[in-house]
Amino acid sequence: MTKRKSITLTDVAKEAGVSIGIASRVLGGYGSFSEKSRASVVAAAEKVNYRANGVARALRLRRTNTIGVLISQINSYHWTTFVQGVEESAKRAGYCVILSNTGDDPTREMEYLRDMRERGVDGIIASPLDCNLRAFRQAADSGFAMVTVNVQIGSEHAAVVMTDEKRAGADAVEYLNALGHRSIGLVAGDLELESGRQRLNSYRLGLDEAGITFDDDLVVYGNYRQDEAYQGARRLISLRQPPTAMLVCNESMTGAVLRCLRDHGVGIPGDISLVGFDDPDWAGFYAPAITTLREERYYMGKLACDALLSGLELSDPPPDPTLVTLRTRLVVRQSCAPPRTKQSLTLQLPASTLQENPDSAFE
Amino acid sequence: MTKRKSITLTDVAKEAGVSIGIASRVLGGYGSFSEKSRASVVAAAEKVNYRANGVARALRLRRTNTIGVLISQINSYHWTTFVQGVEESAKRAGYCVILSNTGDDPTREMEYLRDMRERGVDGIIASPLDCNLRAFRQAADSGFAMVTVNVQIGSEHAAVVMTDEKRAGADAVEYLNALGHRSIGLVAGDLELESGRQRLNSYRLGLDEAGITFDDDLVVYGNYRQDEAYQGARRLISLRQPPTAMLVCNESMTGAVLRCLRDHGVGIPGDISLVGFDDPDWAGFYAPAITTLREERYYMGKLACDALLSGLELSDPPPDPTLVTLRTRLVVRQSCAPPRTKQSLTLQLPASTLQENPDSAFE
DNA sequence: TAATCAGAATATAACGATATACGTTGACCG
DNA sequence: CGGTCAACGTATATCGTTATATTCTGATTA
Repeated sequence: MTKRKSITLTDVAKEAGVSIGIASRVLGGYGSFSEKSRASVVAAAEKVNYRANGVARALRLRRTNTIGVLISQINSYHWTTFVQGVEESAKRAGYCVILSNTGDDPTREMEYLRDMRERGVDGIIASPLDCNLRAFRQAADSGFAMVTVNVQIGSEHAAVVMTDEKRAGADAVEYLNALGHRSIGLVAGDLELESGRQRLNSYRLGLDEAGITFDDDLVVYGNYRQDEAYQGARRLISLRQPPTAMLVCNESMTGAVLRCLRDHGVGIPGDISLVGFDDPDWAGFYAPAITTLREERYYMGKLACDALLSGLELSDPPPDPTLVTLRTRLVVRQSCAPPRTKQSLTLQLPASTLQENPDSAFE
Repeated sequence: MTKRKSITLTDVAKEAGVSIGIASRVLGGYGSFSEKSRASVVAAAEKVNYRANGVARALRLRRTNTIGVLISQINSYHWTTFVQGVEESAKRAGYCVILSNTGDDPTREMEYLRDMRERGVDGIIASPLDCNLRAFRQAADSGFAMVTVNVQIGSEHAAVVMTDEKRAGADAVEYLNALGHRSIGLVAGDLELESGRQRLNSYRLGLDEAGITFDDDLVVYGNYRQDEAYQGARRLISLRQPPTAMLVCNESMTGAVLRCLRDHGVGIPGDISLVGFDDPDWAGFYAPAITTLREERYYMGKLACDALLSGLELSDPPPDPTLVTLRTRLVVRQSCAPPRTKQSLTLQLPASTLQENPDSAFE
């Protein structure tokens, strides 16, 4: 532990032969001072190798220039890309990012919320669990700056950044239906989480629009876990009438499903077509490349951070509750084809669909 | 910006009818106080909804309970897993993690180093670029707690956590050689970075041990970039005598190489065998599953954090410079086979090799 | 009863930077 | 030459905690 006496403004002022106030002004670049004192302060600071103490400054200014990010798993493509966006934006504005991952544990989430507040972060970006909504809402209402991601906590003080997943699954179903699929399986996520529910709902919406009746047997619940997704996929392919296409509700479950299909010799897209949520790097170079529903996570991170910071810089709370919604895009690659036994219908692809290969082939 | 007057210890003390000092002692659980005042302070704190001000505490204690992590790309499996390990360990000890990614930009790296110090983090975990070694060394020598990852800065005050990459590539070459490969290509990383050089050297070491003469034509320089790796792989497979196996020096380049092979109809392991560095999730479910050199990144993160914290908690610097070395393990999957044209030799696999499939099939 | 002593409570000095209120100084003008 | 005003400096309160030095209890003992 460093017990070494640190170099303070007082030292600089002494060295420069001016008062501490002047030194502060010069180094902080505010107020008025003569060229003479500017020069001597700068020289003195250089000479004694002065380094400002951010903690003292933070105490005085009641502002730490730090934002907290509470996410569930830093170790998922989904979130790392998001954090990268946040970090980029924060750094540009002179803010630092404190990271916490909760692992979807409500207790830890609450601990971290408290910890962040005690540490005096200027605001947080979070995606709170259902059971903690009230606490987050209270915090936001009590003036703690907050931006939520894919969750609405019902506070008019917190901005919200969302991917519009009301249509995401529907887009996928629409596409698969256009290819001729009428039996479309779903590997659902965790219904305890907002995103899990939305993705399921958007799948049902797509079925409705396509005039396909919902079949409970075609839905398995992977809970965003690889092991359960693997089992679920196995159940689907062992049905007497297996679906001709599958929709998988997140990236890591998609991995598990691919493993399952490979292990059981099920060809893609020959035997079954597959669409995954999220769009990790590997989706593009998998053989065959996987068609996915891409969320602009990096961009979401930037937006979330910008929303938070704009709220901080303004002296008044933002005029009205900000709500940014980003659409999910279907990125068409090679993992879908018309079902084996049926004749392919005339293709009528949805307008929002991205047809070209979005992955540069580096040539 | 919150201008609201915050609730301080003074308020608690007033409410409890005791002095501020007693309130501090009770809440901090140190010193001596009567049961009576304990009760009233606790009640008062509850009543006024007191929340300690971490900034003020940090100023007083000269300790922020925060560590900084400087990495190059948060958006890579490699590092996210590492950070997760750090975060887990830090949180357990009551520390927070401030994250910065430098994108391998020397200027940003220096800025972040300065910023971290000003913010008063108790220590940092970093993997500095060559050109900034001196600055980091100075910082460490001047008493700024530091743990470096895969880089030795030559300061006796900084602990070091390294993966032993002196043998990593050699293990892969040994394995491929045992399968009968004598022409092994390398997609090298960025030689400006320590890891890039080490990985190249370990490849050469492997060749030496196997009695294979180094052939410059079989080495392409991907610089850890996907586009260059793609081009490099294409160059390798267009050689008049293409290598029968390839070693790729990191995860993201492996993705690019796979894409290249797929685009050009080169089969794995039929046409070419492939070993990748790093062991991302998708390596396990790719078809075929990819044989990789796995580094225990999560564990490294934990170790780095523990080393840092142990240095902080002790009042004296650690007795001797800590150096933790972790071996890389070859995880054998399905991406390698004997070369097409030659007879397979009797297999003599290296001892350190992991033979069983380490990826649970979830069944 | 005065002296002693421990335990409990208080008052206050840090920690280091910022900003406000107040003095100086000197230039300029009537 | 006295007065005004701007430009510049200084001294100091403040942010909220912790820790030290000090005072104040009351109870026990010589």
